[in-house]
Amino acid sequence: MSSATEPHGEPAAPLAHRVPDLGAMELLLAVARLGSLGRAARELGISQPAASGRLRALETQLGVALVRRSPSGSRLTDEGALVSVWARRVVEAAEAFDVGARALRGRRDSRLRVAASMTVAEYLMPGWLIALHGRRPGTAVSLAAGNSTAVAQQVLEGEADLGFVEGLDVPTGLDSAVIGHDRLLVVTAAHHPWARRRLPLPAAELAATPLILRESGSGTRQVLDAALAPHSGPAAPLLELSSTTAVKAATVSGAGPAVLSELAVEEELGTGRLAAVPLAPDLVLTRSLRAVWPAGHRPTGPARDLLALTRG
Amino acid sequence: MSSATEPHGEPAAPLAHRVPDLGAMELLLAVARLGSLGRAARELGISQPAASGRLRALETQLGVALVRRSPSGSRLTDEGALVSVWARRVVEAAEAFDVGARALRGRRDSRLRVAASMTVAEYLMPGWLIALHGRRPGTAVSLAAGNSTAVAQQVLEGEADLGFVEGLDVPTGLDSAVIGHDRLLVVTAAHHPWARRRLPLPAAELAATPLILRESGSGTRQVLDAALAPHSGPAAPLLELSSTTAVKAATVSGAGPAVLSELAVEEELGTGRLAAVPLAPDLVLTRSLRAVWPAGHRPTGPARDLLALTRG
DNA sequence: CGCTGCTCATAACCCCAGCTTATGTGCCGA
DNA sequence: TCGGCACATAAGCTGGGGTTATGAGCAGCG
Repeated sequence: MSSATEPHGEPAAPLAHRVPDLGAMELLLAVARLGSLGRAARELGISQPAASGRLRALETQLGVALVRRSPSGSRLTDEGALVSVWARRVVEAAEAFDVGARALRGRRDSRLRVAASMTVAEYLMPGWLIALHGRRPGTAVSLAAGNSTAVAQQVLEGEADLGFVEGLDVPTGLDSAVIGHDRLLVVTAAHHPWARRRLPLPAAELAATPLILRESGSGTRQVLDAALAPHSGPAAPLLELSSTTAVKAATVSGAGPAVLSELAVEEELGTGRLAAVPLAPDLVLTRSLRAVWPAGHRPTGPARDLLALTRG
Repeated sequence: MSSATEPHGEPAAPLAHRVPDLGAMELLLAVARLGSLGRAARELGISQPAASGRLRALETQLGVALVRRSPSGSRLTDEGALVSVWARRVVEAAEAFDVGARALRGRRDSRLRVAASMTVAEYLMPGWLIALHGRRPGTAVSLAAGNSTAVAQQVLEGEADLGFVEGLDVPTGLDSAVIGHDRLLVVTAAHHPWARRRLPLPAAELAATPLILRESGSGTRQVLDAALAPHSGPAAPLLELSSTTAVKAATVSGAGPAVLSELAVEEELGTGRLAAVPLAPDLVLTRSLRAVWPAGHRPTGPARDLLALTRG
């Protein structure tokens, strides 16, 4: 193992060639829901033969029969039910992508203009936007992402109706409501000695250990610096990278321990690519997530709806 | 609202036309990781101009600049970072789909043959298979899904090396290990009065309420019947449907309360399409998830690896 | 009983998205 | 100043996925 190369040698063939495309998955879900190829075709705006062929191609690609066809309709086989659940996951992720991308492109005349910090925009906004769409369909949302100070500025200057920031301080001139907390975790690759550690990690030990970190100025870094300052600050970083993704990649490849938001590493913890290290009680790495708006101007209309959602 | 039609009128245009395909997302992630269009192209096995064009098309489709190109490489813009996180979600779901589908097709000569109940296969297997692939790459896995008795039979007859079942009883002739618990939740649509209920729901009240249920014989139904038997069984079902998906759809559309595995409704709870009802302490709807193998033959080799994973 | 209406399948044709190779341009470092 | 790497442009091919037209099973109704 040289340095930050790939851990095991990723599957060589591009995923897109081995996996049916979104259209095929959507079709399968429509068939499952509507009980008929033809109806599914109509819903997707294609012809019945197209749907028939597509589905057949899907089955041969997977090597499994997915639907039982009959002159009175089509029902999923057991394997089909299984596959459709997996397909639903993909389609749901794609829906989140869509709603996010749409908001990103959204122009300034949108009914609701939101500014959010990177962490919030990356991990929480898509879910909120989908939920908002469910309750107030047709609300055009625009999303601008940036660091906390940029968010505060946009809200102050009236360029955004509602802002979301994470961090220790509330920007002046803004009212805010705490909508949640973001815990920072100490994570390592699965093989790292700390991954099996049962003894909670005390602040002093973390402060003395070189870590893989975001560059100073990032929200994560601020919280860490503040928490470790009483123990003579964090040690000189092992690596200082410019994006959360880069930090994750380096950590997964075994370069060393890192400190990351639990939101960012949820997936990796689930599949075991990263492990969270238990922390001692004197090591509190929590920051609050806040919605912010211009002081005195309580959110109304769509902004109020979104705010209500985020406090669920 | 007639019966079990769509709640709000799903977005009309097929998702596949509004969302870039998996190949484009993969490309974006590769560019982010490798810092160069050309390198990304090479990794994906396409030519550099293809990658260039593809990425440009992606940017125009989204209406946002994703990468800053320079003669010395390409870096993501802030919007690019955002989009790439969302894309990663989609790609990860697609990876789960791939590993699942591959196992489903897997032949009997696979190194590890697994039989699992529907719930386990649908919601847990993909994650386990990805984790297994991370630790023991190259392990060919085959997956058969069915109800608990079918799983038991396959394991007993030596057609599967390891089985996973949920339920109250351990099939005879098999040894087992509890690997987790599946909590059943009472869920309703967001508008249902119970959705805002703060007072925990007692067993007697649930027993007296008509519910949307799976047909009797399903694992979920068994647990519910057992839990409500002391309170003179569950009331006559409001609807009796043949798949978890159908139950979810009916519940979301407001037909009434349902009882579903927490695994099955995780997504819907997150986006607020369904709400979980708080349960009184006398209402314990939990079943254990068990790994099973032929009595006396402790799993070895790949089966042992997988078993170890599932107990994480 | 046969008509009508639903189901899905097959056949023949068409088009464009996305690939290829070949080539051009700009920046960097030796 | 020249090679190497970056990305862009141009011109041409191919096949996946679409279309319309048609046929074949099965179900219910007058």
